[in-house]
Amino acid sequence: MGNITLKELAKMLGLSVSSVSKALNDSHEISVETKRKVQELASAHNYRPNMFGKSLKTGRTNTVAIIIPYLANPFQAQILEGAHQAAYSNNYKLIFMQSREDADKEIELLQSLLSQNIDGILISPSANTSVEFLQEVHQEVPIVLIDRIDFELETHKIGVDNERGAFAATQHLIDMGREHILVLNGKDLGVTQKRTAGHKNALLANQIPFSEDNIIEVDYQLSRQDLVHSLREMLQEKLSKVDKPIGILGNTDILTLSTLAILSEMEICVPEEAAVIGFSNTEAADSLNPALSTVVQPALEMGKLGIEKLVELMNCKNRFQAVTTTTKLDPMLVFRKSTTAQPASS
Amino acid sequence: MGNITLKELAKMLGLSVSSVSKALNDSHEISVETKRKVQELASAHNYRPNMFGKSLKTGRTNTVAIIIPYLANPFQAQILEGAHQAAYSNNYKLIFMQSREDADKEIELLQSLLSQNIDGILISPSANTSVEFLQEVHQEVPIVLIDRIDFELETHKIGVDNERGAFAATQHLIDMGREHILVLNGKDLGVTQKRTAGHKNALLANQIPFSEDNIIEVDYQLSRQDLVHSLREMLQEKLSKVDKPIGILGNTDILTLSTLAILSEMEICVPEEAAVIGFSNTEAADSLNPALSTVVQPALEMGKLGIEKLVELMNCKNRFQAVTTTTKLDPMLVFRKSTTAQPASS
DNA sequence: TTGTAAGCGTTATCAA
DNA sequence: TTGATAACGCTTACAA
Repeated sequence: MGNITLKELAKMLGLSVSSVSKALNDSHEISVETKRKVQELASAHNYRPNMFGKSLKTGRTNTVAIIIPYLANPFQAQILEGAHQAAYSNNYKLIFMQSREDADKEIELLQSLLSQNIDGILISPSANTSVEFLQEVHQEVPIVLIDRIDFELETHKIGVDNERGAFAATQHLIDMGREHILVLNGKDLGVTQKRTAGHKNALLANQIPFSEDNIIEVDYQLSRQDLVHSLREMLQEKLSKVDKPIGILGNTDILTLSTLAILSEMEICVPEEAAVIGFSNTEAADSLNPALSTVVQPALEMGKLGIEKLVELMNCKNRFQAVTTTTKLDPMLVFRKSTTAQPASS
Repeated sequence: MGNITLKELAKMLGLSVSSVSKALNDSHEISVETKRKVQELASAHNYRPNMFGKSLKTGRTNTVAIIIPYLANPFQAQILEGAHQAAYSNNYKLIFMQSREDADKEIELLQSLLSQNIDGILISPSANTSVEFLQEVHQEVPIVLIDRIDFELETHKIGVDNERGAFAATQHLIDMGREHILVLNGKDLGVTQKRTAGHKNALLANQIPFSEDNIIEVDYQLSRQDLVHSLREMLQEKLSKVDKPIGILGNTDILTLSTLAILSEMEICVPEEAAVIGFSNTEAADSLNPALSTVVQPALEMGKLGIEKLVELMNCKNRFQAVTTTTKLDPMLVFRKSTTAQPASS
């Protein structure tokens, strides 16, 4: 079975292969009448050009790839979604890959992309990716960095202003009358540093002293159950020696959602006794109990913008002389019930 | 720039292209010494075979594709994850695509796959996909159906036993002393029918009369906000005329999570006054308030098994005579706090 | 053990 | 306006 080829069409029409090819590509060299006949027969036989023949000849594939650490992460899935939309409207095919935060796996993926003549790559590198390798790849095919933009690669980068997000969230908690704020961090996560810095700055701007004691750092290597257990213990300890009303800034979904559950167990009312805001892109925020105020990352926009920058680079005659840009998009604050009631009077 | 080719390697080595090709493919026709030289030079120059030349020649790509409706759906993302794992361990590349529940888009995707000489396709078809088209595609390249298996296509199918899942969940609610059970359905969703049937059967098996009045059906076309609003009204109405303790079976995440929030607003205690169990694959179940009992679909296994069946089919000499199987995997019940406390005495 | 040549399905150049 | 031919990078009979 398989697909019908140009050759076969040509034979059926009594034309040459090259004429058929030109007719199907709507070349001006071919008569209107011939074009019509060719195109009719082609669609009657459901002809589809073979990508491999085409790409082998042209050296292009009209395909870009995106590599992210984990597909099953809502934030990253939204990046994908945005990339998908932008690729589609720029007439590129998009292929997805996930590195699982594994630099070796990532190298494998990149190499396989190179042998596929991919036209461009959008990548959110895993934590320990070597810049050198990215550099090498970038010599052959344009790369654009997304989300994880702290790599010394001379190219377009699109990220989120985590510092600003944490600043705004902290300011919001302060505005809601919470001067005592706990921060929930995942140990060694990439975003931790910037978000903590933003938090500190907000305290500073409000003349509130910062204390390491208010940072709760949980080991993200633990199993889910152990992680929750460890979080519970630390929360209980911190809460026992802290004046309410307090505020809590959750820097990851797991930590924030678990904290809501733990507070409920401890019979601490949210938001009256403890206001909670989390960095989160989950749709569930609205349906949580209570509905969770969130710092939302512009994931869709990142994906879109990433592809657009990539297209720009691919269309560049000499991309090594192109002016490269670094864009930091602002997260958006969504206020819901978990922060928006008056504190209980202490 | 670009990549080095066989031809170039051959010239550098003073060998013929075919010898180099054979050497790199570790053919027994080539002397050990030559192989060594060739392979050394190849890796020194970071040679990577060009997929297009290769596939054009061999007609194979070692690539399978998976098409699902929505990437950003945790359940479907887990299917992807499973497929990814199985493809990897079977030495296939996997490319992902999403149809967005749009039959036309899906046709486009399938056609583009056909022109890419993909070796096989795993698909969870959109609701209104035409079987005829799937049939046609299946003539050219093997297809395996996953999750949405109610299509008259003669091939392997892997799905979930939704009826059984709903039966078990209902039985669990009954076991927990809830004889009055509300069911939350999304209107026109594919899973609704089977799950409702399973629910009815469980009632029957326990000599509990079924009443349409206990089915809450929400229009899934509504915006998130309107949907929650409409759900709230219906819940309030039903709950006002129902004896507690009741049980609630949520057939989708949005409905279940929203219900938890609404019940909390209404100051109805879960599980004491209303026990809640939901069909869900979200990791958040553990962190909800209260932790949510769930019927978990074996998404990872589905993805894996789907690829395995596909590989089986691809390796088949004559796949049109192959015996095709339909596998229904059992969902798994996970009991958490939302159903596992004694009902309040009424 | 190595080399030659043909061919996979296209497109592009040049000639008719 | 159409056709013959070469080429893209690779594999594979078959010949040397």
